[in-house]
Amino acid sequence: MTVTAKPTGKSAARAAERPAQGVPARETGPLTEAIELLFFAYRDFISDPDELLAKYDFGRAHHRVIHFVGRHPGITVAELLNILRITKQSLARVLKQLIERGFIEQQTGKQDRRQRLLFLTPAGIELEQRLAAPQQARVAAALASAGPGAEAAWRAVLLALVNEDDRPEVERLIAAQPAKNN
Amino acid sequence: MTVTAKPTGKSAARAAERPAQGVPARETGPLTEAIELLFFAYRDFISDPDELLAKYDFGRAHHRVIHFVGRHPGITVAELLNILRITKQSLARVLKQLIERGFIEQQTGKQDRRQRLLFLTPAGIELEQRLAAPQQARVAAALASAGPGAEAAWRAVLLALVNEDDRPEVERLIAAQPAKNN
DNA sequence: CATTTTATGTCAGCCATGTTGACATATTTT
DNA sequence: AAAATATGTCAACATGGCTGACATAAAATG
Repeated sequence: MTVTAKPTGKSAARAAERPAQGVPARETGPLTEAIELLFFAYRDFISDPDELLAKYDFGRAHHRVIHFVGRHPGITVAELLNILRITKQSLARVLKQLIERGFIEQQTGKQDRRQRLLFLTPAGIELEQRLAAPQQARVAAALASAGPGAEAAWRAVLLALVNEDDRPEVERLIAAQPAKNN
Repeated sequence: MTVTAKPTGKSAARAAERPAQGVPARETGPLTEAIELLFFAYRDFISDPDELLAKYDFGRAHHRVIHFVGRHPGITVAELLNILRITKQSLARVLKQLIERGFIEQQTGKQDRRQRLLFLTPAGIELEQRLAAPQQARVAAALASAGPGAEAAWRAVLLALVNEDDRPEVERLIAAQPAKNN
């Protein structure tokens, strides 16, 4: 299965505080368990920044934009769309808000003046770091608890989960490089 | 960052077929890379069933319900809410459609007649398997390519990513057990 | 230099799936 | 008999996807 949107609050109408117990799982093999673990891990992993985002009246879409602009200063709109795999209308909505509220700024490209290169402002950098901190802590703790070698295996599996066609690009995207100047 | 909703189609308004290239990544440490890998892996992982779901006019929410009802035949509504962490109103919407269209059926609980135990119909079972197949294949291939021991590390890290409070319950949920009879 | 293509922005509207609050019913528990 | 529980449902709203259409500026091309 799949993960979707954003629980805004602590949910009064939510299931009454751990009914728990319950129905045994049908035997469907270890792959199913590995898949469900991914669901549960992701569910909790993405819950970290939500509280902070809510204070800014931002959502997860804003988080993703802040993250990738922070990671790739000077990224173009087209590149960001390619990473996020959403339409430009969807991106435009959150990007506009982030610009209006001073977390992201645009610069006209020097070589290609049609491009609007995106950068975090100082406020944007601060927010990015505040959003990233709990997720980094969570991943660091998980990798540490899983012992040495876990990180390499983790990365290998995750990369192999990516569509084969996209793997070279993903590797390029996540690889850190010395800053360039626009 | 975080993953959210569902691209319905192949998106004409989407980024023009791999603009690629682009801005180098800022150096932010290996944790950031591990986090981004999770984003990209999840992005592609959840894309598998979407095409099939679209043929039924279903979305990811339906997928999640079908999956967990299939995995826990006779699960109660309250238990399902606790797994999904959504409100009962949100669940009610998709559940109603799945019942109307004959993929899920309800049975009044025998011990507690207030409960509506949920089961997949034969059509539901078939759909569940068709949805699961590509994801299982993807995970199987990824684990295989990452070599022996990768699965253990993978599971350890994922479980450690789950909120500590929820870990016992997640372990219980994913553990297969022989069927019980209602 | 005229034309076409590209990068971006934007308007208008739709849909899926979250949310809240309130309330109704049947059933079990106390 | 009363209270608590499991479920269902109504009404309204927000977020963030989507489509289609169109506008502008700049670059690339013939």
